[in-house]
Amino acid sequence: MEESGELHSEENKVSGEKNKKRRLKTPAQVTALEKFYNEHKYPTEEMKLELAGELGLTEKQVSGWFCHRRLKDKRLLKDEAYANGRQEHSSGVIQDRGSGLGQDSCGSTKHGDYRLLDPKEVESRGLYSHDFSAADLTYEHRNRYTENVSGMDDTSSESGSSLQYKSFSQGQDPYNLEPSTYLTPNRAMPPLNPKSATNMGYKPSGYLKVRGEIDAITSVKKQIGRNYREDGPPLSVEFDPLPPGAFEDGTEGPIQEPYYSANPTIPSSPEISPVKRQLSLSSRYDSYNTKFSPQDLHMEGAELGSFHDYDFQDKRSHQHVKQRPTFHSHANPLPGRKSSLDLYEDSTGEASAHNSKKNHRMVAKHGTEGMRSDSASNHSDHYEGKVDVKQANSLSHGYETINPKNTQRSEFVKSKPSNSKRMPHVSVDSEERGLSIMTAKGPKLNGDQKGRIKYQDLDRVRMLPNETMGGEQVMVDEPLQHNVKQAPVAGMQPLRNRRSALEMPSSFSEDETAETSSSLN
DNA sequence: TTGTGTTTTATTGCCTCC
DNA sequence: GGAGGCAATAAAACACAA
Repeated sequence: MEESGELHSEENKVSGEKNKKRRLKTPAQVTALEKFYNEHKYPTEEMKLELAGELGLTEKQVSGWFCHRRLKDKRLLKDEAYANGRQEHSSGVIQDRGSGLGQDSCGSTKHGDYRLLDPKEVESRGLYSHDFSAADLTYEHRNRYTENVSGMDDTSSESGSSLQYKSFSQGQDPYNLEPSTYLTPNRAMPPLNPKSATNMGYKPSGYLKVRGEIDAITSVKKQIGRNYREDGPPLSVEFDPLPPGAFEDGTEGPIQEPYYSANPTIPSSPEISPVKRQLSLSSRYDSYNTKFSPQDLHMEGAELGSFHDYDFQDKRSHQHVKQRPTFHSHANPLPGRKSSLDLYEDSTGEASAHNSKKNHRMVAKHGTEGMRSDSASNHSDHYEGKVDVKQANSLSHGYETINPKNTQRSEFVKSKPSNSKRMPHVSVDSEERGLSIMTAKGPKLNGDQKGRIKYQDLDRVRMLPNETMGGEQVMVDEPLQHNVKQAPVAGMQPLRNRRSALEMPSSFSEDETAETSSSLN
């Protein structure tokens, strides 16, 4: 099925562009495009041409792909924002502050939601990750942080994206992540959007500002956990220091607070199904990745370079909208031309580790291999051994260029036993994640320093004891279990897969679920 | 195997900016 | 007016359930 599609693509690529029939891009092409897209959402014509040449596509195709990709992002953001909006509207104070944001004066009328900003502006200023709502943060994690920091590029944007999305949704909830990032040693909330405040010298205004406030409020709310009371004093943006015992709940930390499970990024209603869509998408390319044809593998090695070295984002973040990055400083947009396997490693590795229905299916295809958790070679498991050499090369490369920090993390990941009942899978995930980080970040270490600063912040966050890979899984599961005990959701099994968790009854939001639990307590 | 739903790709038209 | 981008639309490819 996929093979035929890929062959079809290959054939068409060879035979030229005359064929009007739409043809799917090969996983390698998609991956490369995604990679590039993560770096540059608005590539210049030169970039497009170069990329097109590298991928054997036309500049028109590349342009169109980027266009559609942006639309897709936008759509996803919209969905997520909508889902998040539901969350916000479901809880008192947040609702008060959140309501009416949509009518915020900033932004054009032509676009909705995040279109309030010029996306190019947003991109260039790096606002995505710092000033957007949780949904946006999630989005950012999926698209930039995910692939640039953790190196988990996706096979497709969605595959990695969705997977990342899932990871963050439940395991590393951006809400949980960000506050942790910002927590001072005293566990008091540092100034809002510290990174954005210091990073680009940018201060959000209007809609973004309020959204950032909501983020902060929600973060505090989350940290307060059950101590948070809707009937309490409203949380202000200029947070007062938290009471000394705010985080000293004798029994549970904030992470395990019911509120945690109220992940605003998780669509609370089945009809809001970006996740589902992404699941589908991801699995789509999971399948691709598990069934690479020799042609594809050859192609990716021969034609595709890793974009890891592709160092534009720094310039991008500095450049004004109209000052788009060019290739001038990079003769080759695909420098290094290292084995592009890392693209697939990243994507596949990440893609292999989740519980989506389709992933289950994929695992089944690979028998027990997909369940192995014993070595870094798990990457190759998903290629059914087709890419051993390249795999090894890529891995070795990753280790050669690895940042000690990453090494440390990787070791930690490998050594830390998973607490999850999905342990086999999780472990694979963790390892692959670490490796993906290595392979993806290693080459970038030579350049692109500035861009990594903010990522390193996130990296550090992920290095926190409570939020490292293993802990992440704990975080994933425990809140669920917690909810099982408390939430009036009958029949909800403790360790439903993520999808199931997402499909919890939507008659009330998870936020409400959490708060109901809290109030019951 | 088939029908249905989702995702991706391609095309076209409109808008904005220079 | 041209270029670039966005949105709408159609159609193909694909996934999945019956």
